[in-house]
Order: sequence, then structure tokens, then C-alpha cells
Amino acid sequence: MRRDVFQAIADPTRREIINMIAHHPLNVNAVAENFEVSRTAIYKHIKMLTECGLVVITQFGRERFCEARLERLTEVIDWAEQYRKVWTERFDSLENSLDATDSPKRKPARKK
Amino acid sequence: MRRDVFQAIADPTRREIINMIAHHPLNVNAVAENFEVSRTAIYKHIKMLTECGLVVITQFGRERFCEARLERLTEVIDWAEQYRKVWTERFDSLENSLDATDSPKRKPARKK
DNA sequence: TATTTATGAAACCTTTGGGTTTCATTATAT
DNA sequence: ATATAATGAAACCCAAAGGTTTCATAAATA
Repeated sequence: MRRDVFQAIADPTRREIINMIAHHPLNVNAVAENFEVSRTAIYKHIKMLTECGLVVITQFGRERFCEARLERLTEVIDWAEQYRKVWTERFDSLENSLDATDSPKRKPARKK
Repeated sequence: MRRDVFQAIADPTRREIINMIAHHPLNVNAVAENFEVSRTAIYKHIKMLTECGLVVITQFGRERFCEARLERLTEVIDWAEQYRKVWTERFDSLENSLDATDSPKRKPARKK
């Protein structure tokens, strides 16, 4: 199964879980209590988060505390940041691109 | 259907498409040519990207050019950035948290 | 010791996601 | 006028995602 950070944060429930434990670990039940869905469903989300390294679970007695390890989020930030110039400058607009010499080979069709 | 930016960038093919058109628009076929899967499959990815505002399509003659409009990626960056302190400082470790006054200690689980 | 609590795993179900093939439509090229 | 190119939509398919219920087990408690 694909288990990358991008997919992990795609689900809103998982983003909420991350938010919930970002500043203080919570045990599985405590996390689950904040949602409508079953504990088991939440557990599966948590498990997924551990599988991609965003959460670490530590057992204390019969409880397992979920702790956020968010450094992997840099992957996401780095990916998105590389395009910042694109949306701030948009130096290469559609018009520009269509007129550029290295553009698609066809003769620029007339706009409709 | 859920159609948010987080979900849009979750798929590696869509991230590739974004990368491909980030600096210069391409028509649908040109994008599809770069992948193994069918044009129709790629088209659906592109459509999805337009639905969440990351891509705009403009028709020229019989071609439709896909242009990246990536400003929405700030949503993702902003979401992730809010946690940067968490992973750089990690001021509230598991131990800290477990010892904190407002947290359940070994004594815990008075729940319900 | 018996009971309750916290949790993980298994089996199962339904929807969604990503893919395919086929067909229709519109613009360009012959 | 006809053929071809570029594309969108429809009808399917199958695996993955997200959820549920049920059962098992270890730890904490009465």
C-alpha cells in the first residue's frame, strides 16, 4: 500500500487527529472520543499515520499514547514551495507560453 | 464529492501533471503523452485539478490548454507551517506531557 | 480472583478512486 | 464535403479507502 505523507494528510479526519495531538500526546481512546466514528475507525487512521512516520505510539501500562512527529511535513512544504514563484510571478502566462519559441510546435491557432 | 487541494495533491500522477504544466501550459493530449495510462485517465485527473482550482483550461481551436494556477497550494503550506514549531522545538514531549499537571498521569483513565 | 478498561486484529460492507473502452462532438485539414 | 484530430462523457471494472461489528488479550482495579 502507498503510505506517503501526501496521502496521509489528504483525509480531513487524519488532519484533525494531527491537530489534536500536535502539542500533547493523547491515548487512542482520548483521540477517538473527539469523533463521531468508531474507535476502531480512528485507530486505523492513527495506524496509518504511524506507518508514514507522522505519529509515534508509546505504551504506558494499558494505554498507548499517540505523539505527533511532524518533521515529515517538510516534504509537503518543500514540494509546494518550489512552485511559489509560479503563482507569485506567473512569468510564463498562457499567452506568453503560446507565443514563446519553445512552445508546442503547432502554429498558434486563433483564439476563439 | 470531496474536492479539496489536499486530496488533489495526494495522487502522485496529479503531482506530476502539476509539475509538467507549472511553467508552461500544455494541451490535454500533450500532458497525457507523458504517461503510460490512457488519455481519458489523465483527463480525469486534470478535470479533478480544475475542480479544486489548481488548473485552468482554456480552449484554442480544438485544443484545450491546461494552465497551472497554484496559489491554492498556500492552503497546504499554511496548514503544514503552523506545526513547524512542533517539530523544531518539540517543547512538549511525551514525557513532558505525561508529567504535566493537566495531563493524565500514571494514575489516569478516570474517563467517561 | 473476577471484572473492567484500553486496545489491536479480523471479517465484512459500501463508496470512492483510478483505470479502460467506446462513442459523440467540434475544429482543422484534405 | 469528408476525413482526421482533440477532447469530453458514459458505462463499466476492480482495488483501495473508510467504516462497522465482533472477538481476543493484556493491564489495572474492585
